[in-house]
Amino acid sequence: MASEIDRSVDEQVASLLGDAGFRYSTVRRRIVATLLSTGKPLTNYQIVESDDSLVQSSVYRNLVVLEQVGVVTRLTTDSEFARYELTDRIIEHHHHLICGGCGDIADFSLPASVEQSLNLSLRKAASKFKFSIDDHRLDAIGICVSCQ
Amino acid sequence: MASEIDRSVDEQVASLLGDAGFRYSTVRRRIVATLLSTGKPLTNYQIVESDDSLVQSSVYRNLVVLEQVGVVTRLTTDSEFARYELTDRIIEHHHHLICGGCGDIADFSLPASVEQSLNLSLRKAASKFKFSIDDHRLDAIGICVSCQ
DNA sequence: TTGCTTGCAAATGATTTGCACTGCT
DNA sequence: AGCAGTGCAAATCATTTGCAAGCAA
Repeated sequence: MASEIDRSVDEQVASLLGDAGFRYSTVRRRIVATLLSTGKPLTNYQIVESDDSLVQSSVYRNLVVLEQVGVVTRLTTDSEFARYELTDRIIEHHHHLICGGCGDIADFSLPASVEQSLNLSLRKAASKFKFSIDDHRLDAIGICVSCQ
Repeated sequence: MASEIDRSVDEQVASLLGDAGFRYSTVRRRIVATLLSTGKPLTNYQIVESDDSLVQSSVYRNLVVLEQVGVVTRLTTDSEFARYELTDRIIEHHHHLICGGCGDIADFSLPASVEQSLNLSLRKAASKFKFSIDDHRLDAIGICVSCQ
């Protein structure tokens, strides 16, 4: 059930922060809680909006820390605002449907087989450039229901 | 040979601009030429740097126009600068190897079969969200040779 | 001579940072 | 106590924009 998942997320975040010498402060807890409950990438503004106790600059500063220690990932879309989501250490690997109209993002996953052949092809392509791959990102760009 | 390719690119750009009521000015020609000859996504700064006659604000302004008419695509990476490349109407569909160190980008292509199963999966995933897909982007994030 | 373009300088706005204060540990 | 964290206000800096001059149809 949800509370169990949350607890394990909390523990992971706490240890990722702790190992790097950071505290799991109240503000950080609230940011993680917001990202977790919303379940999709949020802009700084959206995070602040969703929780009265939060302040712009503190959220910006904490997102940087949370990214450093591997709790969140910064996404840059064509929208003017950066968005943040929990890393795939915390939630499962997935991809994005990005709305070109409003910038909204929905998550989705690929069949394991497709994901595999993708990884294989990426590794192959990268080796030509002597490029070492850490990660990949795949986004579909289109128009969401509300914008159609 | 190269000059033939260039000529057809020029014609395409000219008609894309012309159809939208824009001129294929000298500055625009130079920007397209730079993107074409470099063969990888460039930042505004890199474009200006590569051609003394170009001015920052004009390049910014023209890249917006060129994007509007479908000649270039704006890429947002985690680097602090946006990058631009010719659209796949002008050059062939491809993907990116993005260096997390220096932000440099190399192009690569996937086998047609992989690209196909990818498209199929994307369409399937999108239909669940009633999301209409225009395009997709796939990037591999890693470290390039020079940064290793 | 109309109106798209351009260069220069000034404005914009998301994000970052300085600083004094709070609150863990 | 000592130092990470925070809120507020001011600073940054990539990008945008106003404006007067340039250039093509």
